[in-house]
Amino acid sequence: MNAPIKVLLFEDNRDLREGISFLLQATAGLDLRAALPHVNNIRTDLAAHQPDVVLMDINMPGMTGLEALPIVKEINPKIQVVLLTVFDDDERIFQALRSGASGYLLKNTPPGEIVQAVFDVYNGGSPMTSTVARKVLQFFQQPVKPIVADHDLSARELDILRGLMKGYSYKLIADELGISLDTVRSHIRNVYDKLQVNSKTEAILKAMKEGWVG
Amino acid sequence: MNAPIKVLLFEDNRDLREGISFLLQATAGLDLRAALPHVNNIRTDLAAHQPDVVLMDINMPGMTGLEALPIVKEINPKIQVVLLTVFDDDERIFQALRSGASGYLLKNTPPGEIVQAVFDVYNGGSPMTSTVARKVLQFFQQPVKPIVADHDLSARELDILRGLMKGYSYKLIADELGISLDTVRSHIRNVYDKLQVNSKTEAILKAMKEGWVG
DNA sequence: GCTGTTTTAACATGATTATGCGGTTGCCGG
DNA sequence: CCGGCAACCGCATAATCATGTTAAAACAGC
Repeated sequence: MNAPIKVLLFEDNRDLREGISFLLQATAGLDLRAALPHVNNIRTDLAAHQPDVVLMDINMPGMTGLEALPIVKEINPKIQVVLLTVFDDDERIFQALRSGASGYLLKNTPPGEIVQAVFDVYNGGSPMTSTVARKVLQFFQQPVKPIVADHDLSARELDILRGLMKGYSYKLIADELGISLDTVRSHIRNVYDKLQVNSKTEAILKAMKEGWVG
Repeated sequence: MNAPIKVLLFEDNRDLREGISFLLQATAGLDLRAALPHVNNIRTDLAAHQPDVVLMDINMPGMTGLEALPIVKEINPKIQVVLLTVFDDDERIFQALRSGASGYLLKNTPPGEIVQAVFDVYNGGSPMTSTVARKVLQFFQQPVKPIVADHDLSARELDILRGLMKGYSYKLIADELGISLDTVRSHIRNVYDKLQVNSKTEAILKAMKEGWVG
């Protein structure tokens, strides 16, 4: 066995903190350096304990785990961070992953798996709750996402919208589609009605956000 | 308990197939409809068994699991597919995920977790080996690349650009920033010069593509 | 202090866009 | 056969945008 993995735990809930601490301490190969209730002194904590792995709650008094994450990765990108949270909303997850989290566990994860997660991240894995993983995957499988629901846009209207999204002027679109400028106007009008917008830009932004008119 | 989850297993290795089959059959809530050594008749297999979840090896004689995957998702996108494999190269993983796989397990996964994975995917999760998850995450963390280089845009110009990207009119931007309409025009002009564009839309599209002016 | 950049601003003109109010063709389903 | 809808077109007006020219105040660096 190599040197034990140095772990730092941040969790404001006392029971949970002590519970996890107990498990980590009891596990061979792990060296729990500290279990702290907040992350406000993250820089000194890191300097003092030189952890390999940081287990971190997201919601804590003072600085949140999400705020601390970039700091950790900035100080030493090699530190593997696993976030613990009760929230699984897309926003948080992606922010966390973009900021460099290596794992993302929901708090209903069995304690044993939390311990396992420490070994996983240390060994180059990325433990995550399977529902979190699904959200991540859906990012890849984009084609499935769109709300085709309220599109209502006709084929031609989509042509026009695609034109807008390429940054074309009405005139260019008219040329490209071989129709008159006024016809383009006509279609645009209908597109705006259907998308409930009233400018090129809004239409484009809306099309990009929801519909995605590929 | 609801109706059992209908499972279809494709695995050419006889020992492995029978081992997993045994486990699946022994698990309450699962209904293993068939365990087949190849995927060459995938269409009729699906039609015959109407599975909820498909467990599929990648390397099989004849058609591979990767080839079968799009067929499965085309026939019924609701079928959840978990791939089993010994390979964890990026290429395969991403192709699989893009094609709609919901889970990706390496074959060294403990049998119990394979069973668990079936429940996971059925319930909207995406079980994956943590090393696979890591590769997926790295895809997100890549975006460190963008060329912040040639911005050249001043702080104020970025403010204006951000306004455009929210779909605001000049007037709105002027209001929001508490400056005059003409000043906005002024800034916009400079932004266009620097970005080498000559319309709102182009500026927005360009800003989104390269710079990303968050 | 001088030079350069940023930020502010005004005035002006032509181009493009947003909207309103018309139309004419087809094609599809009742 | 008819009503509805997609796709086509035109004319008109107001709003917004793109661009040119010019310039003052604030600030940064040498």
